[in-house]
Amino acid sequence: MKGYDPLAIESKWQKIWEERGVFKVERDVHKPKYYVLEMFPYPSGRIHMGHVRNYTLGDIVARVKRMKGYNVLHPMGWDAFGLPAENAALKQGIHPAKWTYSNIEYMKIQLKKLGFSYDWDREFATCDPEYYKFEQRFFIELYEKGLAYRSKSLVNWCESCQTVLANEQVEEGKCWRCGEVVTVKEMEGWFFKITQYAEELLEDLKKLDGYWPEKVILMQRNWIGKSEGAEINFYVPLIDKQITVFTTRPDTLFGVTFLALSPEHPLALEIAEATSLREKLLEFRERVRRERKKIEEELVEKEGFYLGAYALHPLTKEEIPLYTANFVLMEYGTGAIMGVPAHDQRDFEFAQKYRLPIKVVIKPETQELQPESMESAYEGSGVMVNSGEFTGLASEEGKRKIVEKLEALGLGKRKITYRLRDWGISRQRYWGCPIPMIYCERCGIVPERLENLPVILPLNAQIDSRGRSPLPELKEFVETTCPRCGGKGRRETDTFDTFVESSWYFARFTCPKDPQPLNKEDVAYWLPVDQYIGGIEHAILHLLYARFFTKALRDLGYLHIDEPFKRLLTQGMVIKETYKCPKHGWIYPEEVSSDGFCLKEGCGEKVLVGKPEKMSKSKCNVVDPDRLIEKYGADTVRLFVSFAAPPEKDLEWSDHGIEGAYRFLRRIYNLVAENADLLREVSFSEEEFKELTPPAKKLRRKLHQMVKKVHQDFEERMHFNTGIASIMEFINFLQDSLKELDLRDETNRKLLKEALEKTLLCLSPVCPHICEELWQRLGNESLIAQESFPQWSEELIKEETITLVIQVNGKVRDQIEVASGLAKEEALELVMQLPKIQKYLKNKTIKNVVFVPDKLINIVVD
RNA sequence: GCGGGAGUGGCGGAAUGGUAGACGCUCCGGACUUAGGAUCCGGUGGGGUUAUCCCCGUGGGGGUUCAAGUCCCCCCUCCCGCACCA
Repeated sequence: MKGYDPLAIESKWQKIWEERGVFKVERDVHKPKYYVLEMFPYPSGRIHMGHVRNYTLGDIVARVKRMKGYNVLHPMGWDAFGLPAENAALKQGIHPAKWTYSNIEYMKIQLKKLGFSYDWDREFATCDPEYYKFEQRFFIELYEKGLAYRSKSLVNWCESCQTVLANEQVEEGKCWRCGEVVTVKEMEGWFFKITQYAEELLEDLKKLDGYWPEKVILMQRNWIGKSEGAEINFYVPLIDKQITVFTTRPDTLFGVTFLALSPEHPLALEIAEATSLREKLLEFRERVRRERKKIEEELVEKEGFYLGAYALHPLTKEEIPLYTANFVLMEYGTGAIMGVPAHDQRDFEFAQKYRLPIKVVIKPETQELQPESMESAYEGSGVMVNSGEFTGLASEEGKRKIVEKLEALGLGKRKITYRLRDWGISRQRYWGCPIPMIYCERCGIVPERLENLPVILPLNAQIDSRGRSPLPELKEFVETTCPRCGGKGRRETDTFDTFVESSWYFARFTCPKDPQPLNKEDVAYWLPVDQYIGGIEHAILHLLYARFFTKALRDLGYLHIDEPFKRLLTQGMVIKETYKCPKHGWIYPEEVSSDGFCLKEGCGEKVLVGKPEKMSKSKCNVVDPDRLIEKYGADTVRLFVSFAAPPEKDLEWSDHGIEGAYRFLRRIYNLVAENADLLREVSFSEEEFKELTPPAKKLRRKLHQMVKKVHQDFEERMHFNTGIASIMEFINFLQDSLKELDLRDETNRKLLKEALEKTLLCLSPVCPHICEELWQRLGNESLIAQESFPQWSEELIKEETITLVIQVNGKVRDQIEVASGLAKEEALELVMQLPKIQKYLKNKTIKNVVFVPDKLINIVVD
């Protein structure tokens, strides 16, 4: 008998699955559908452990749902545009397209080796014009609806990537991709009007409640950042114009002692010109821009200057000095604020610095505020004071009343403001989807005609050595005719942010070959995605964009759904401990001696063991999926990544752990292989299990308990680790029982066959190859991949006897085996006779007896 | 600063308010072996006694309850997200 040979088994079954088209799927209105999707990868070159984990989780879900009778859509493709391809081109002299496609080819082989049940017929790469032509079409349609527009604005610029970044793509002042410090620059570019959907994006988060991780919902809610307040107008006599401020605290209107405008505010410039402070303002503006994305350290100190003019308080008509200040953002609200030092900490700090008056208008319930002695602003609620006719009102009520008054006077109105900004999508990059717009001297900005799409990204471009996009230099691309007047036109040379491609790929997977962008019947049947699985790092970026795109495509008539992803699972990272040598920096585990010294170049320094961190090449703590598969096989790798931690938690890599997984599969393999000959011809039915010995009954009970537990954990809770644990537990039990089970007895053989088959069925979503092989060895001609999830019987699960725990005053004192279903009185009677218990009850009076049927009895004494 | 999450053996992790530590790893002991880093069997939270039992134990302190890892309040630590958003 040969031992477990994973590689032979795995390639054998992968081939059979492929030949028989087991995972191909078509729309079938007579079957319930299930769409499970994992975030598709960027083809960076090789699969990493994060992918393995992500796709294993998805594959388990897909296989379980298939076993439950669903028509399962489980596709895979490539998020193929992006900067790394250009960087590789620069470094290795390979064209981005060639680099990308050869990576795809290699990674596809890797995915296939892992035995994922994808319908590969649906595969596509987003850099294919057959994909992005529809994206261009969507863009033009959105443009025509006013949902895409071109505008000049301050943008985040990454010098190293030579491109602008959306707000969501700046993390702690640095580029999300390369970590370069982001600067602020004024540029023209294209935007999607995501803000038009701000309220809906916020409101619909409620629909995801309970289905998405709370954390993600919360992050999105914060990102959208709704705040309710008012816009209030202050008249500026000098220029005969109003300045509008946004505030969430209209109740503090009587506490205003200054107004502050963003240095970017157009009226700031206008006033400065009128007061001969133009130069000073421009200089200040420049400096603030430079300091805007502060680098690491704490906030830049508040700073500003008096603009030499005043505004009139809308209600008191007092003169309020006008300042410009670095902490007022042009992008939020109206770009101007009313300064209420007594009740806003920022205003307080600014007022202190420039010796502006502090006027208390809200009195807290418990204390008296004295402007001279205040050390910080009081930002809470309270009773209004010094506020004219509003004095004495509760601040909450005052908010309403003041806004009503301003509205009546035409000096203000209620206003809701969002932190979310429009999505800037222009990238000054080559390897992306061309933006299908044309600049005509006569007609201005004109979209390309739909029938001329796609605007194909020219592949004959020479990659610029300075890292700039070659597109603007490419005459045959740039020079074109205006689709409207036929005159000379210039093509837009910016390309889309690559997040645009991933904003609708899930929809295209339902009809990847359709001549229409989205086939009505296919999207109606398949969407939304029932289960989406990916990393938490996309909590905002990708998931927000995709939600927006879904709504926008709905409003264009392409989709019928409001939300793209019904359920979301965000899996944790794969982490591993790191090793650092004082001399050599990060080193590989192989470079550390068994007693912890650096072996590199005979170095001998003591190696520092770092805590587990996300796997990365630079920290030398990666493990290569290819090598693991080669050594243990895909099933072992899949088993380990789904067993070692629950999906949403970080998974700590363990060399010993994967050995354990391998050991378990070997045990199962040997167990079945040893008995296969004996069991091949055995058949069984429920009828034949009517009369069983107590140990046989117990075995079946454990089996059915296990099946139920696996079902709950795999299908409902998605806690694969505990489901697998219960399979292991059952196998342990089965092997123990086998010592006593005489297999010359036919019933026992039937029993064993049932146990093994059901176990294999349960394990098959996790380790499909070995289960397929052993299923066959047990004499089955069907594919386990096409079998149903095993049934269990609640009747069989019931225990005949249970362990009754006996407590005295809440402490466990004894336990006895009793028949299940025992009544309280009977139990008490039994328990009272136990010497151990009598010991504790001696000279005590029983005050209470708590009885939990089939669980415990607690005797309370004084 | 604001918001969120988490603290359970040597480790990863289990536990609808009902025997804390399932399952796996590590480690220890034993068996089989020329050998084992293979396989199998047994043990493995701490302390005390070992025939048996007993005490302590889920970051710390209170509380609710017959009963708390689980619910409530306060505190500590760590992780994550946002960060002048008016």
